[in-house]
Amino acid sequence: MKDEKPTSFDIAHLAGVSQPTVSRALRNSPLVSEETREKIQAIAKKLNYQVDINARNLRSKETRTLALLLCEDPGTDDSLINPFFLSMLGSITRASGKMGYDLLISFQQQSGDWNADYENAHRADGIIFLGYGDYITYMEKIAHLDRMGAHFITWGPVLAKQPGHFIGCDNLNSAYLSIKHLTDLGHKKIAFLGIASEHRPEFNQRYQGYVKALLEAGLIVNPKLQIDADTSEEMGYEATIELLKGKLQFDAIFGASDLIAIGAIKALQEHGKRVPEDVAVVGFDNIPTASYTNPPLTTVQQDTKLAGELLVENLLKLIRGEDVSSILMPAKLIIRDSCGANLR
Amino acid sequence: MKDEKPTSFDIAHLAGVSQPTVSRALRNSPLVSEETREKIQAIAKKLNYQVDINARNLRSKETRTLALLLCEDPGTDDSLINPFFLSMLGSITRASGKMGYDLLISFQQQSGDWNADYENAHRADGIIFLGYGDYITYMEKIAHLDRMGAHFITWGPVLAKQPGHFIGCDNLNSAYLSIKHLTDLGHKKIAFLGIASEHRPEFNQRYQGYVKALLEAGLIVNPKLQIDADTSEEMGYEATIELLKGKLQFDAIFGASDLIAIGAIKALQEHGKRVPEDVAVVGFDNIPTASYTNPPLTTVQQDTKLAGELLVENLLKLIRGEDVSSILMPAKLIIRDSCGANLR
DNA sequence: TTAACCAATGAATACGTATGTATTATGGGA
DNA sequence: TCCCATAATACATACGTATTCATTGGTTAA
Repeated sequence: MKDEKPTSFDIAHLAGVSQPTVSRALRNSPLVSEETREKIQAIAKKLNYQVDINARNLRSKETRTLALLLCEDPGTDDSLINPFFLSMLGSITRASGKMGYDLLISFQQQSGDWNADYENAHRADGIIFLGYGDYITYMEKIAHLDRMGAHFITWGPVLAKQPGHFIGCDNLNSAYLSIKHLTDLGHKKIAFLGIASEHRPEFNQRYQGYVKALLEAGLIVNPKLQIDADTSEEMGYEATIELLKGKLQFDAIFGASDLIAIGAIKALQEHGKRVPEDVAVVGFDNIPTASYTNPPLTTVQQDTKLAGELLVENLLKLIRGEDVSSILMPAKLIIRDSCGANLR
Repeated sequence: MKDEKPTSFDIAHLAGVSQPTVSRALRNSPLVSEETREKIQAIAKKLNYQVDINARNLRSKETRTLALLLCEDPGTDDSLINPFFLSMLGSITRASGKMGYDLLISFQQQSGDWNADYENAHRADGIIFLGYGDYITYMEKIAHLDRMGAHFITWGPVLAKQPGHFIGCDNLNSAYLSIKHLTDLGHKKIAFLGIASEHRPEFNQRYQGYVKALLEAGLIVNPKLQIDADTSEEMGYEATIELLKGKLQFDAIFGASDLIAIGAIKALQEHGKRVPEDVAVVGFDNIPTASYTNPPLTTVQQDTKLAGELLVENLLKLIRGEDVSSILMPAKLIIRDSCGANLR
């Protein structure tokens, strides 16, 4: 900035009052007479005065800032982010803005040095964690934060006992619904593409929903129809190739995320399989691209707008010291063409 | 946080030195002996000490933070952001992290109160502006910032004389190339969907590229083949309907953004036109969805990774007081199926 | 009339760090 | 032996605000 920024002292001088009076007047304190307040605010406006955030934060010990830490999948391409998280990011940004909080964002390599000490450094009043990643590793990391009494909330799997607070979608029932949709359509050999282990509880919950739906339909659960795949088109593609190479027959694929499902469709079509006539495919997330694939992808939609609002809202509750419990959000099946329902 | 955060005084006390020595030791100042430094750093680590950002910033008068202001299109759906800007956002986040800067993000309604006084409030050292919007309005707003000597940089149209600094893609030549591609393919009646006015210089530049290519191919420029459309699928759809309703024939459409082009394809197909056989379509941006449309969209790819890096890099230069000039980035034509080139 | 009271403001200070200046100890050169 | 240069540290202070406490002048009630 060219010329020195005006301080509350400058205003005080011009208004012929003391600095504390300026501080109070600008915050509309009832301790200041209306006349004085108006004079001070007029001068402040004329000087284009802005309270120095650092001085204010230092003094008042709060930052009115939230930190959003986006934990990246290990092998993420440098400029590509899972579209689902981008949607969450947008929603969180809006929600925190609406609540009068600034938002600091940072991408964290899960392997790297986790400088999650945002709160400790008085950089933010609280932290929102976002992103798939290894759950076990994550738990170790946040145990530390929890011990320190930090304020943070996570978008992720809601499990029985976890330290900290989580908001997540009802993965089990959502997956159950979409698999049930497939079995209702008569599919009997449904493959699950996605990591099913405690390291990825969200996928694991979806797998449990898958199992539940199969059993309920009187079908056999064949573990060989579950192929590990992380959230990316490539992984979905490769997993499908692996599936095709195997001798097992299958008439449907559940991709644990849309990117996986999209990769699967590509692999199937390249190997002469028609979707959905030969193999039905459903995904999870309803990313923007899902409605443009060929055929359009049947998938599970999570309400990212609501999710973002809940994350911010509950984090602020934590900061205020109020009670917060984890929240399980319902999701909705979006039926398009890739499942074959529209063929009938 | 549960217990009081340790300060540099606490460490000083434990180490038997003075507070300034702690400050220096933690910043690896050569004024501190190696022995003392190691002792202090060990204590700091044990206490999980973090420098208080606000105190540091207050004292040193810099924040090591950049602000990213995303100006929204007026009618944007609440949780939807133009995918192109999301890609930029990801790249900028990474770039600023790499340079050791925190990133504050905020969505600004162009109509609303523009509290762009981030720098004046010592909230950030500089500002990056992102987003299409009314250029004239924007210019008025930043004139104020410019007068104040603020440090800011804009992703946008690079014009002859502008206050401030811009980085943008070579809209004219990029559009020229893609239109030339269409004329080379034999198309003669090419429509331009996008706002062509000084309020939207980026689109306007693309329009000029369109005109240049037509003239060069010996074709007539018919102003009625230009239909205003803002960046959204809906606007592209509606503009195409308008085009279809008119009596004018056309054999190709240039969408000034991918979203517009996608909306156009939808409208065309719904009205029995085959793409690209009856009408070829090209877009601009290469958003992720572009490769999944049916047919896949021929479009212009901007290097968002490089763009983000350049924005951050040059903003830091401005902050350091170095000279910066506006930068025009080349873009690349991505040929897929919607232009018909692959039919031959 | 006077004591008590309230409204409005000023004075003093704390927040935690970084930095310019002063101080001490140490060693080398004359 | 004495002086000066250097290294290492301590001392003092500034950054700009918010808050606690003290002060002032004017008003009300006894």
